[in-house]
Amino acid sequence: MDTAGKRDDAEKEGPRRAGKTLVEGAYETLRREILDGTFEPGTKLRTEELRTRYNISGSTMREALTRLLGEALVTTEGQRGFRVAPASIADFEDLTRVRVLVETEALRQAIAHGDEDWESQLVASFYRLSKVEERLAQDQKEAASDYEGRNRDFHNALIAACPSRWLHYIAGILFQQSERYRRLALAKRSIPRDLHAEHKAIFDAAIARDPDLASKYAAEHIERTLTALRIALEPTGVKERPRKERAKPKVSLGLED
Amino acid sequence: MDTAGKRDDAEKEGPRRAGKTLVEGAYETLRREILDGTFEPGTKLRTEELRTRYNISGSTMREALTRLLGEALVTTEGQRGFRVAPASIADFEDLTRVRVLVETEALRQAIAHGDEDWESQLVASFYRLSKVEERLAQDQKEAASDYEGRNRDFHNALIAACPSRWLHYIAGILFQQSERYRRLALAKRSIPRDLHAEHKAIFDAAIARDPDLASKYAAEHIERTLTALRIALEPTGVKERPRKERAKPKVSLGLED
DNA sequence: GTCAAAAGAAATATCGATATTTTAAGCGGC
DNA sequence: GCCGCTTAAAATATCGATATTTCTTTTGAC
Repeated sequence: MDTAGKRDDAEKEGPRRAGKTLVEGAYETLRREILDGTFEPGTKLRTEELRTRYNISGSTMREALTRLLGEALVTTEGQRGFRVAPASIADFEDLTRVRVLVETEALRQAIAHGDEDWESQLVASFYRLSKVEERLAQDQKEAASDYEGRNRDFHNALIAACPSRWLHYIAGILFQQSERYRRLALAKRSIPRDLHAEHKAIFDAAIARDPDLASKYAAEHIERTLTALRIALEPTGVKERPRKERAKPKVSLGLED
Repeated sequence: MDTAGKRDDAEKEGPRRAGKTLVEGAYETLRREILDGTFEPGTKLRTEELRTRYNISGSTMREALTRLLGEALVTTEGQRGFRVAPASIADFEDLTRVRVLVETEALRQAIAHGDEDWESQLVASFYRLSKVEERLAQDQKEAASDYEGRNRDFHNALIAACPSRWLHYIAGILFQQSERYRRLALAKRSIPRDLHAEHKAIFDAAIARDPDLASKYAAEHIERTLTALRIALEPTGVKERPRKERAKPKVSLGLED
């Protein structure tokens, strides 16, 4: 009966229409849970399990899963269900390279086309990001949950003035993909890193309308996360992952070799 | 009772596993029908209509539609169903630019990494493409249906040696997107065009392992289709599209301004 | 006659149950 | 004791029907 009434954990975002569809709800929740590692890469996603978890029917759950398919967060094969998209260093290396290609291009275009409104939005999102970075530096744990969102907002603000719909579309997918890896890299604290300084460098160059410099800093920023993750996983060496589906060392977090 | 037994219209392709899922079947058929213009851009896609067209149930149809969503071939909004993704010259311009960015990069990497096997596959697909181009030049209508497939194969063969999964993924989506526009541009024959020569130029440069030259020709090739479509739509001028959902002049084929 | 509220029709979103496959378990034979 | 075959169990894919929403049309006041 209360078919649509369990959305009381109303996402703080949701700018407009509260009348979200059940599919959308499950899709968003599951996406977040994949991104934040609740479901590790490679994990089997049984519809039965999920359908009870989100209190929706089988077909509806499937539709939500299929959406994630389009964002490459889950995979599916023939007659054997869905699972969380696998993750590996190799994939992250690839992802990083392509992200640099796409985001630097978008950034260049944004700098070329950006008007005053773009600048002010950028200033605002940089400020918000800085604030949470401060808190993060003081090791306030609750800051971490805010960080990812504001980081995304800042990166979006940077390229917001890029007129290319397709670049935005692609950049969005790639950015989201890297979220899983970013989380790992940051959690590990492998290399000392002044994220605020990195962001500020990009920000300053963008405001100064220097596309080459902004691109350079953006590329370095993106690539540094890859380095960080590489180092974080290095000491442990090439640890073989046990065959069993469950019960894998928490450290690996689903990363394949 | 014969729930799954009406797949006798087995697609002539289907290289492997005949045990295709109903969702996959509907998805593939609908995709083709969107790409070949059976369903024009912007058209409403009523599940009821489609579900009878493909003889499957509502939820199954929805799942197929949701897959197309992930390839940006259909759109959906809140509680008001699906429709074919809109198309416009502006979109094609954008698409073209991004395609150039992505495909030239992929091509460079392919040329850098390609081995002998890559070369031979490329030779083979170029040969097959040439054959159908010959037939096309003689105005053999049935050749047109083969053309698109072989053209795709050739373009894939060109970048096949590119090691980046993500570039392949993105290039695939963009190439597919442009298929709708390509069809229009070719049908119109706006500018005289020697497609074979264009392809040969890219091919020769790739085999000669000249990344700059190959990229240059590839970019020109991609951009030429945009020019062709621009000119094809020019004479008719900025024709306003009638508000009514159906009954639009066949010439526009769903293109928005 | 115009506009808007209200009733009706059409379409969408969702459910709960069933048919099909895939995976796991059990069971002789060699 | 290991392998392949037969059953049983689990999971997936699909259906047909229903509740909700949106879109149309009707109707009734002003």
